[in-house]
Amino acid sequence: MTASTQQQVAALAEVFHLMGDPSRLSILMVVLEGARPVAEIAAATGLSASLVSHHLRLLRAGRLVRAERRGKQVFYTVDDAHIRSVLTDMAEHVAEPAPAGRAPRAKAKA
Amino acid sequence: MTASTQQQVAALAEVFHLMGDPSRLSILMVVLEGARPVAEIAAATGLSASLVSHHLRLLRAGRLVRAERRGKQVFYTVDDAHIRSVLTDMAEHVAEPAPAGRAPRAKAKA
DNA sequence: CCAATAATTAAACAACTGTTCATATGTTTG
DNA sequence: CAAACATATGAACAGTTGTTTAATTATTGG
Repeated sequence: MTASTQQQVAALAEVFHLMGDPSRLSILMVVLEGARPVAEIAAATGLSASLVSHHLRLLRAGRLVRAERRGKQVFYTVDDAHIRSVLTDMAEHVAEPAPAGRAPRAKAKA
Repeated sequence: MTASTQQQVAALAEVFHLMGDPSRLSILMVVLEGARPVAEIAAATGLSASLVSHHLRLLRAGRLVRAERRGKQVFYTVDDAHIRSVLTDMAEHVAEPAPAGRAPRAKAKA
């Protein structure tokens, strides 16, 4: 594996890592439907405004969301179209029932 | 947000979390090209066989890869077609250069 | 300018995760 | 069966992460 490949893998992993937290993923789902102020995201997800802000900072740093100030509020939107297709794609994956033949030996932690 | 939505989000997050680690992602990339024994995965990624095995257990539990024994070796493959499309989709996202106007204020930790 | 609202930031902590090293399990061949 | 190979597992540790609580920084309206 080349060095540039490793860099690409690292960058990819970073994005997935950002999506791999339930709180952050919830935030993304809300923001996916359109620009939303922090307070509304907090309400919709049931998370504290502080926590939402913390996560939004990470999502912003990873360029998954974009911020835009309008008066007192700051509206957030998904930054990229790929995110949307990835999310719907993976939703399908998760929705699929496990084919009967397979025995889930170990279970990933909840 | 309904309870079943939260469950779906949790399941989705679990999958992304699995892909969100560089070692695991490297393993997935290798296995994406076809069935590979653990030793070969280890060689291709530069990780120890033990570490690869540990990660494969998690990936197996999350149903991202499937194991098949052939003699002494155990071959691993990607379990689902969605994984492939998600990976290529996200690769595009990462490959895209940052549009000039945007100033990357904070940087996500490497 | 002061109060009120909205969002961000800082510090601190418990819980979790990736990794290593050592040991065990399974499988083939002599 | 023993030896060799391939993979899996267990224990332990350092580092990271998500969350909370409290304090701080914008921004608007009186």
